[in-house]
This record gives sequence, structure tokens and C-alpha cells, in this order.
Amino acid sequence: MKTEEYQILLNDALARNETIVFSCKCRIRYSGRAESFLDWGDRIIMIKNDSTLLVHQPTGNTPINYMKTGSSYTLRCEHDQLILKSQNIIQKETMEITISKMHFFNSHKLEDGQVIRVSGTEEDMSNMIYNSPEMIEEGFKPVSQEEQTKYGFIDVLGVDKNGILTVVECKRYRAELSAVTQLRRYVEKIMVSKGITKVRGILAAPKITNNAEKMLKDWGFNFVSIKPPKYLEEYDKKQARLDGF
Amino acid sequence: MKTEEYQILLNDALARNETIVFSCKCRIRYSGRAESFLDWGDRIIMIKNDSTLLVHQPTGNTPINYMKTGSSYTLRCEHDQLILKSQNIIQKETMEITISKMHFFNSHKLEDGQVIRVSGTEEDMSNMIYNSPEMIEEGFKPVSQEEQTKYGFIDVLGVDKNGILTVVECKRYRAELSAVTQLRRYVEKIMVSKGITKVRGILAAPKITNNAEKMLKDWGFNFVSIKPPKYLEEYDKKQARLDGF
DNA sequence: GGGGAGAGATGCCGC
DNA sequence: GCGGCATTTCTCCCC
Repeated sequence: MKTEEYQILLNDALARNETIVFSCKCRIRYSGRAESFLDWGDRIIMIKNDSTLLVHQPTGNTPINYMKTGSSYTLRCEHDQLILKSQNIIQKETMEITISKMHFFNSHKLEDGQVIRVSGTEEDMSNMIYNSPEMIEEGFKPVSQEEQTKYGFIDVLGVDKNGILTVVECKRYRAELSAVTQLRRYVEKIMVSKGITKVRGILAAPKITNNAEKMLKDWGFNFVSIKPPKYLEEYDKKQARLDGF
Repeated sequence: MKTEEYQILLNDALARNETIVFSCKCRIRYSGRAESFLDWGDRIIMIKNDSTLLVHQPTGNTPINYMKTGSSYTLRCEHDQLILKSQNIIQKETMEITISKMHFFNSHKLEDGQVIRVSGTEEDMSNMIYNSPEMIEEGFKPVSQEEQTKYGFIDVLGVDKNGILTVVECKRYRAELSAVTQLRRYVEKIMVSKGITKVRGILAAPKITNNAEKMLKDWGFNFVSIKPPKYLEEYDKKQARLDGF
């Protein structure tokens, strides 16, 4: 197929708001929040219904270049190359993709109104602690949900068996230094707003790095090893038996 | 095309290590670091040379589901549906995609050894400050690069016009509370390791949030408004003139 | 829209 | 591999 024919195909698909996928040899320049240049190579390019653009190399998880929703697209042919320009006025970003060869092209009207359900998040973890506070330590009692929101983004606020106000910060994976400084900030915030000098801090995570544990101890805080729950596990097990998974 | 034919196509493409792209109506279950379920809808699915899998909905920037490199794939047909299972032993993750209809399918051997060049990063910002330290303030002198690495990840370490040791933390966008706590951590680290009580902290960023500025002042630190440099801008402008961009 | 924090974050570099 | 941290982070939620 000729360059001009691909130009028509792309323009039609863009006009019809289809999801476009094509593979090509191209080079890419981007300018906006940063600047980037990517020399000639084979990539997969996707333009979605909402004008999001993604450029993927043949390996790796993340797109090598992209444009956000709200972008506009223009095309032109030059020296047997197809030049795709994208502009996002709001983000003040531009991209130019110079295409020397198309490997394949497809566009399709796609329908998907589904929202993903995920379990095992940090929120699930803090809900689990609210429901089973003894996981933190014996005699730990969470305070009301309203108290929680009142002081911002504290995962769990409660009192220990001695009645000392206690801030619990959850991490779904290994807690690092930043988790300790975050906890420290909350504890200090509570001390100031409540006008009290004794507030405890507990970090709840499956693991903790050595340095983080050291800093935690320096500040008199505690670590409790807790894993995030996976409520869908049961569903999966049931399905597994039905499907022979 | 029949379900069994797609099964053969996919198996062949996987065996040849091609980059596979297809669109289909499907539902997806995932289990690993978390659990997720996504009900029937149209999606774009990509399996890369390195066995990375990405599932994209017709809108949005990020993949709704994915498997990392090192995943294996098996296929089977059932009730006129194609079931793609993926497993990643190292990550202890599994995914099952049930496909009820294929919209299109393509696979291709792609070649791309290019590495992207990006400018305007935080590293560029700290390099700029090293080269033009007066941007921070009059009389500011950075210390040697070796001193910098000695204390880990401090962006710029220097002395002010009064000879006071000064830690500079750079942020390429708006500095938030976490940037202040990060700076504070570095200042405290330097005070302990050097055995001195007076160390200054400067946050260099284009903007700062109100709360962050307040906390910064509470700790006696300073804010300097600096934007990250974009070295490729000149290149872009030159190209623009040549290309009529 | 600003601000704050999680994410199945990812990716990079250093030890 | 662990650890610390930037990212054109993205995304969500709340004010």
C-alpha cells in the first residue's frame, strides 16, 4: 500500500473515532514536560477512542512515548514518508512521528464499559485492620472513620491498650524510608492538632528494609508484619475447580 | 476465521517470538501481587518479543491488565471460546483471558535497538545547578561530585556565602510535602554524619504547594524557583525550521 | 483544579 | 537481589 493510502486510512479512522493500531518503522520527537528523541526502529503505535496515543517498543512494559487524551492529529506525506503530528494544547505538548514503512494497520470501533475490580490494595489492608484490630497488637482499638478523615490521609487511627493515640500506616509491599518519614509526618500532625506530646506510630507491611527499620526505632515507632488480603482468592479457587485451572 | 485457527496462529507467533497484537471481546482474571477481575468488553492485547503482555481498554493511558517479561503462555479452545492462560513463575502470577470474539489479529517480527534520549529530567536540573550555582543564590558553591555520592542520593551539596553546608533537593515539577520531608531527612543525615548542628536546606523546583511551603518555613528551609532545562529544545527549533514545523 | 497519596506502579542505578 | 528514588510517572479521591 502507498504512503498516501495509509494517510487516507488513518484520517478516516481518526474521523470515525476508532481505536487505531499499527506497526511501523519510525522515529519520534517529543516536546512538552520534557524533550525526547528516539531514532529509527520498529514500534507498535496505538491511538485510542479518547485520542490517547501510545508508542511501544518490541520489549518492555511501559510505552516509550505517549500523548494524553485531548490530543489532536494531523498527517502529511513527504519523500515517501508519512509524518504524524500530534498536539495537546492543554498539556502544551507536541509529538512528531516520521514513518518510513508500515508493517500493518488496523482500526476498529471498540465497546468496553467495564470497570476492573481489584483486591489486595492498601485500602483493603486498612479495612482488614479496622475489622480485626488485634492484628496490630493486643488491646488496639481503631477510632471512628470520621476521626480518620478529619486528619487527612491517615490509614488507621486508634488507641492502644494504655489509651495512647496511635497512627498506623499501611504499605502493601516492603516499607522503605519514605514510609517512615510519612508516618512521622502524620504523628507530628496529630500531636500539633491535638495538643498532645505522646502519640505512637506503627508501620504495618509484609516487610521492611533495614534502614527503614533503623529509622523507625530511632523515632520510637513500631513495625508489624501484615500482608494485604486478597478477597478474590476464593472466587478464583471456585473458578479453578469449575474450569480445571 | 475459526477459534481453532486463531489458536494455531497464536501458537505459531509465540513459537517464533514475534510481537503479537490483537483486538477481541474478552474477560480477564488475574492473581498475583493482587487479584482482579474484568468482565466482558472489547480490548487490544499485545504480547511482546520478551513475553510481556499488555491489555488496553479503548480509552485511558495505562494498561488495565498486564504480565511482565518471563511469562509463559498456553492456549485452549472451549465452547467456541479461546482461552489464553499466562503464568509467571518468578512473580508468582497467573492470568486467564477468555476470548469470545476476535476483531483482528496480527503478528510481526520487530527490530528496535534504539534507546530514547530524554532531557529536562531532575538529573539535568542538578547538573545545571552545578554549572550555574548562582541560580540557587549569590555566593553558593557546590562541593565536589565525590562528596555528593558519599552521602547517597543528595541532588546537590554545597556551601553558601557564609560557608554553611547546604543541601539542595531538586524537583522537576511542583514540590509537595514529601519533597520537604525528603530534604529534611538528608539535612538530618548530614548533621549526624558530619557532627554539625547547622546545615541549610534548599528546595529547587518550578513551584511549591502551599502546605509544603509552610512546612519548609517551619523547618527553616528555603525555596528557589527553578525550571528543569530542555537541551533538545534547540535541536527541535532547528528541525522545525528545516521541516517547516 | 490544586493537593496528597497509592499503584499489581515501572525502571534505573548503585552496592 | 536489595535499596533508594525519579517518572513526560498515572490514577483516584477529596477539598
